Amino acid sequence: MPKGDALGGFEQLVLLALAHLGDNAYGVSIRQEIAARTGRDVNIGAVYATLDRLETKGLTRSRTGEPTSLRGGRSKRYFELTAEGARALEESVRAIESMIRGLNWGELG
Amino acid sequence: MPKGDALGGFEQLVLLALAHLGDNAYGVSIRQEIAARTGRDVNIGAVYATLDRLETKGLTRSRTGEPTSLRGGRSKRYFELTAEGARALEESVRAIESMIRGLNWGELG
DNA sequence: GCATTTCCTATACATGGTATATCAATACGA
DNA sequence: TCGTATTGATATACCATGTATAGGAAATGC
Repeated sequence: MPKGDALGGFEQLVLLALAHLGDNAYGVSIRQEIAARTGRDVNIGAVYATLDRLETKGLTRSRTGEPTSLRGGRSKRYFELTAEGARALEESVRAIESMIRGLNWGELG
Repeated sequence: MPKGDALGGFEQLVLLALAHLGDNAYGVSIRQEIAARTGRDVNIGAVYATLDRLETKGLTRSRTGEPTSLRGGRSKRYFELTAEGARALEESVRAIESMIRGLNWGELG
């Protein structure tokens, strides 16, 4: 494991989606949230793989919900941030924001 | 190559550093810029490896400068964004900002 | 029951991120 | 003038992250 174990880009996106979704965060809704906000066509497998890794690191936890009475309403696996996950996310957002701050888009290309 | 070839997290940081440094972007200054803004202790090898990959993708270009008259003033390799790189950076910043927008830090952990 | 829908799991591979070690070119001082 | 310190770049290898593919599980509706 790296020293200052920083988050990868996609891990950050997933954690941000969790923060937005609150108690309604499961695989499919997470995927939708990211796609809707970034316009990026996210692969569902990538989401679950990342969620597993985040849980292994202790940044998220998950529980199995009740089945709903919708057609195909299989029981969902809900995800949420741990305290450590919230802290890691805040730090990571602060880092990227301080990189963006003061940028002059005019004189780039 | 992926469909919507998105930037990795560190690639994004390096491009942002380039944008800030303008015509004074070379390995060491890029490393310093990232470290100063994020507090993250960046490895110099990681910077060069990432710069190479960005250049391969056509997002940056580089030229070799003149040696300076400082002690150890070896000639530097200067990096800059291409037009495509600037565009990719803008898009990537827009994506992360729209993920951050409207976040309620109070109710996380 | 069998198709259909929603959601999750498994697995394999490609790419990105990081560390270590080493090399190159310059200036300085004994 | 020769070693040594200093600044900067390169090579390489390894592990973590990102992505795609394929398939399995649990519910509904006819």
